[in-house]
Amino acid sequence: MELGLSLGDTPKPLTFIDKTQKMVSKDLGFRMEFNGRLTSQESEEEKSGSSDPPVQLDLLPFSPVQRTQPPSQLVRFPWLTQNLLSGPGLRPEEEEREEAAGQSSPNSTTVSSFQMDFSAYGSGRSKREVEIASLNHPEVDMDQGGGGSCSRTSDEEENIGLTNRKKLRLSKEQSAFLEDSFKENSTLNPKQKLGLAKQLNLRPRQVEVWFQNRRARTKLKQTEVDCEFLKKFCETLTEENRRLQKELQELRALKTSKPFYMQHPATTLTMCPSCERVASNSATAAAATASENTELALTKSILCPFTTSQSHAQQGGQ
DNA sequence: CAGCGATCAAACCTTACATCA
DNA sequence: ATTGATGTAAGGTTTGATCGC
Repeated sequence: MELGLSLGDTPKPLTFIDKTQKMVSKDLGFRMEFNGRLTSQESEEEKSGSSDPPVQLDLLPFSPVQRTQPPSQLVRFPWLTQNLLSGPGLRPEEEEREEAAGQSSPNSTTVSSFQMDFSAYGSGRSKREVEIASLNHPEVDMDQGGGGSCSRTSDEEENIGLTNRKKLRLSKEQSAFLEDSFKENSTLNPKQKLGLAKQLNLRPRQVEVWFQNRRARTKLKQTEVDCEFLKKFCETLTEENRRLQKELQELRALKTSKPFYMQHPATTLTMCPSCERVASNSATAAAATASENTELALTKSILCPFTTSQSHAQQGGQ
């Protein structure tokens, strides 16, 4: 299945799958992961033999069309509408809490069709996924309730029931939207957080946690990539070191096979015979070594640079 | 108070194997 | 006996959530 996302602009085909092939190492982590999810979902679809057309998702919030025309897919999931509109719902105190926090309850009749769309869109979604999504908001706002699941009373446990304690899994659409947001900005300011939460029909805390986890896991992946790179680099250096050691050994072996005087650089032999000044001219030394004829350089005595200069002549005259 | 790292645990995926028509 | 479909248990992976710093 292919999923398209648009934020109100002209719908365009998904491109991030192609992008994954061009990704740079910085992006390696999450793109790979995301791609993996997609492929696994595709394979799942192959198994089920689904031939659903690509879904182009319009994420423009609260568009008039969506508001006035509930998607037909909702009708196909009676359990979803039931869950959303009259399902388990929040317990009264939770509703109050959420309302006090300035958030409209997703189960209230004021819930936008856009929000419902998010719960149901995506033809590749299984009934189970939809059911899970429908359980999303009825879940207690544990962090805001203070204390988390550990501090829940046994009465509360009973009230919530086993099904409501099921772990939330974000829908593909929600994940994709969060991914896009993350690509733009890996951190959120409170305003962005609230906006995203509203758009995705999630609690701000959920968005916050998602971004936290996303950052942590991206970092982890990046560390793995870096580690792999350093490992390769280390191997290269080791190999280079081995090669140089070998070369050095060969040179040493070559050295010991030659007479003693050949072991010394030619620079020590370039003394001007007339003035007895040592010419530390590297060119002459290089010439001597390069010619590989140190002996010749010795006997003939490479021409001292001073011999050609006037000053040398003067010095010699003195 | 937000962010981070470590961790837990539910959901999900993969694989191997058994059973049956 | 062989084969394809189906079910299932086990182990591994992903990911939402929590806790302490």
